[in-house]
Amino acid sequence: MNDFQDDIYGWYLENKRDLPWRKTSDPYLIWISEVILQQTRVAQGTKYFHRFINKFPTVKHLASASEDEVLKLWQGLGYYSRARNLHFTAKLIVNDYKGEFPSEYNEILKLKGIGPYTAAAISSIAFNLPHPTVDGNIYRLFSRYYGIETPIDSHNGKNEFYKIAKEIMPTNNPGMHNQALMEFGALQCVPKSPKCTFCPLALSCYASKKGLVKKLPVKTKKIKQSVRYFYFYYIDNGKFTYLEKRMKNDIWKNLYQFPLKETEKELSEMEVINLGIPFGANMKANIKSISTKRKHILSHQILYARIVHVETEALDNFSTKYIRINKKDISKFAIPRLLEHFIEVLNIG
DNA sequence: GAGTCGTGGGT
DNA sequence: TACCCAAGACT
Repeated sequence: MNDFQDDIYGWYLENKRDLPWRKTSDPYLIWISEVILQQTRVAQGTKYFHRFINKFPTVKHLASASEDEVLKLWQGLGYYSRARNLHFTAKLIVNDYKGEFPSEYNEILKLKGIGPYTAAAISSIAFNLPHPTVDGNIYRLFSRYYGIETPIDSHNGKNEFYKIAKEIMPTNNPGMHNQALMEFGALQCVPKSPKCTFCPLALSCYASKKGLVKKLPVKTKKIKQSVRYFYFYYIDNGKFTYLEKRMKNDIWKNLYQFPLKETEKELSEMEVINLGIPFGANMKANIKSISTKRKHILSHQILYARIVHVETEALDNFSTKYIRINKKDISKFAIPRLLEHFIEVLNIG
């Protein structure tokens, strides 16, 4: 054991957060927590963890649920494929693994929604196996401490960092080791303005010694965002309204939304009025209001959305892809965050 | 294997 | 404001 580990372990014992998934070694609960935390901050994920394990305390509970229920619980957390894969894998574990979570890294890695990071996390934390978790925190920590300029989002970078992580992985208490490194990155060696003046590693850290902290880690790829224009229709039919399920391989897959008209270009208010109700339904409708434009930013898209409030008689020949629901039941459906906002503005339900 | 998948907080 | 990025995985 060397100074690097000793310093971080010491720091960890002093500074680690009291997080709910650190009170258990149940692989099911560790699994849930790790998936929730994929690309998600602890501050955002913690309440979802509590909600989730309260409703689905075991893998059998999760497997017995419907996907709609799981997505509803996941509503607002984003990256909804995580919820769909979690549900899929829960059913697989119940049906093919007798309800018992696999206890070997390579078996865990086969499961849908579990990649190298999550398989290592579950292996080390729940099963005490020496597999290193190489997450964003550890890329940042290693790149600075060892002075590695290889881009962390390159093929070579991934291999290089994983190799180091394996080399410094102890045989005893690998779960604590992994969590200590990640916690250190999350709280101490943070992306911007890391706390180098109070860092136990400052004297041995390459970046700190060379003044390269701000330059590391190196990341090359920059994402490009596309722009989309969404016009949702709140079809106000007395006690009822309509929703549709997003079935395509697109954002928000399998979530629900108000009937949507997407356009290539932004529409003026007059153009929206002239559209009427663009769903081919033979109906008399009265546009009550058109909301202001709402900007909604996703990782790869910028959405500009409005919601059009229309009053109408019952829709007889409306496409069956639209679901007629009681307004007060709208909260039972999993919907994107953007629509939560519109529902609040229009005071629906 | 580059693109894609959400949302929220920080600077 | 605009950008970064967060306990990544899938296609």
